[in-house]
Amino acid sequence: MKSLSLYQRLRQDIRQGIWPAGQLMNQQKLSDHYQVSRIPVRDALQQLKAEGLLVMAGKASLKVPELSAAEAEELYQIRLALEPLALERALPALSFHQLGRAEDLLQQIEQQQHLSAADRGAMNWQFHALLYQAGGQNPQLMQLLHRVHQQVERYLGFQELALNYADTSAAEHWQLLKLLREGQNDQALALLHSHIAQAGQLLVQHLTTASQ
Amino acid sequence: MKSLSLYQRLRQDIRQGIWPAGQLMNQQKLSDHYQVSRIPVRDALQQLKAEGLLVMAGKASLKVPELSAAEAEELYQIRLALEPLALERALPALSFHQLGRAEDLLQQIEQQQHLSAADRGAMNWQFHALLYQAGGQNPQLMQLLHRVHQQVERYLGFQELALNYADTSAAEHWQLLKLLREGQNDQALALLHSHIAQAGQLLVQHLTTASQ
DNA sequence: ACCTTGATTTTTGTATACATTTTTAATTAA
DNA sequence: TTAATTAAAAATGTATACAAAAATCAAGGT
Repeated sequence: MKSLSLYQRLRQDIRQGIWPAGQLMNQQKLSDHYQVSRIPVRDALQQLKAEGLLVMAGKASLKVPELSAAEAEELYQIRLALEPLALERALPALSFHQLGRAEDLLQQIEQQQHLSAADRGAMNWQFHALLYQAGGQNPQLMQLLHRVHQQVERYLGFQELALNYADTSAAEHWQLLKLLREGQNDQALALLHSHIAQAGQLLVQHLTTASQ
Repeated sequence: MKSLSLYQRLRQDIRQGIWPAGQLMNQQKLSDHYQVSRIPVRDALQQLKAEGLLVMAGKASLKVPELSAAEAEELYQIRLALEPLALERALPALSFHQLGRAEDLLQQIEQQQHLSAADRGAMNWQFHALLYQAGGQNPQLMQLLHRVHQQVERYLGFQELALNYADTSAAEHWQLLKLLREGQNDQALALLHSHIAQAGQLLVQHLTTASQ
């Protein structure tokens, strides 16, 4: 078990709600809490800010951003625009070897029953990323998508949402791999599109009803 | 004239080629060069790294990334996927007031004859951003696109490229505003698409021929 | 009651000093 | 000669101390 960087710990703690939405993240408090000096705290904060996991609050302070249905919708529109593009560009380099690895990962996800919703979201992204990064053709796309998924994961703290969706999502993942293996690329792209659209719809719907 | 932050100065200097592609950016050297301690240098470097304007070189050092036609092509594919989406989402909030501001900006760009290619690229992005951010509906998209354009600007150091393209690009910008003013939204989106595609094609072509 | 204004306090920004890691160079063995 | 190993160096990571800026709060005026 390797020791996590302060950045990783902070990210995890924000996801887990230890620092809830709206929370002001000042360096002194965090430096006390994590028992390090302010320098590594500054580094971690700035990185989180660059990734959008923290936002400016006032002129010089940072806070955990609030969740909003509008933002979730925007994030899924972005996924919808970028991920089919990423898959399309990765297709020529997609080997059976990599499809096999993706299958292993899916199986592994299914076996771990006791995952939190956010953890499940993270593994979900691992699966998608495995496909998109085939051949290393998409470094820029991967970085953007990584950022988008970091943001999305914050919205996946709703356990009931994850439970409802887990089964159908897994089935679609297997189906996607099947199509890719058979070389049915157009159908695979279409499935990916509807897969993301459906997840986004479910999330936005949940956010709009739950918040009201 | 307000004093620039070290981050801004570094960014500018990278764009201008003072720190060329492949250059190792170590904190000590920069701290000497800019006459500040390593702390602000660290901050600036990390921010630049998060934006993709610096990349890891080895285990703990950073360098100015090399330019490649493949990356330019990828960046323009991303623009092509995101910018029409951004415009489409901004359309409902796009007022004549904002179109007027965009026109002012275009005129201003035309009047400044002595701009460097990179500066012209930056103002180009200002114009596009003005349209996309209408209503503040696209905060996430704007951040991603900002990052993409930061990257793209590094490729616009080729003066001859800019000169060839400047006129047709400006004409398309005016045409885009005209269509938007007239409410011809579909045509505006189509024009935006071909506008970006054309610029990308020109750039990639230039890179592939020039490098060989 | 509310909006300024100014002083106080808190917070962030930066420099310096030290610890740790990484990189480089040299040395030795195959 | 080349590869591996290890010692020297250089670079990065972190803590502490101080400077500058921002946020807070209280007093005074409208």
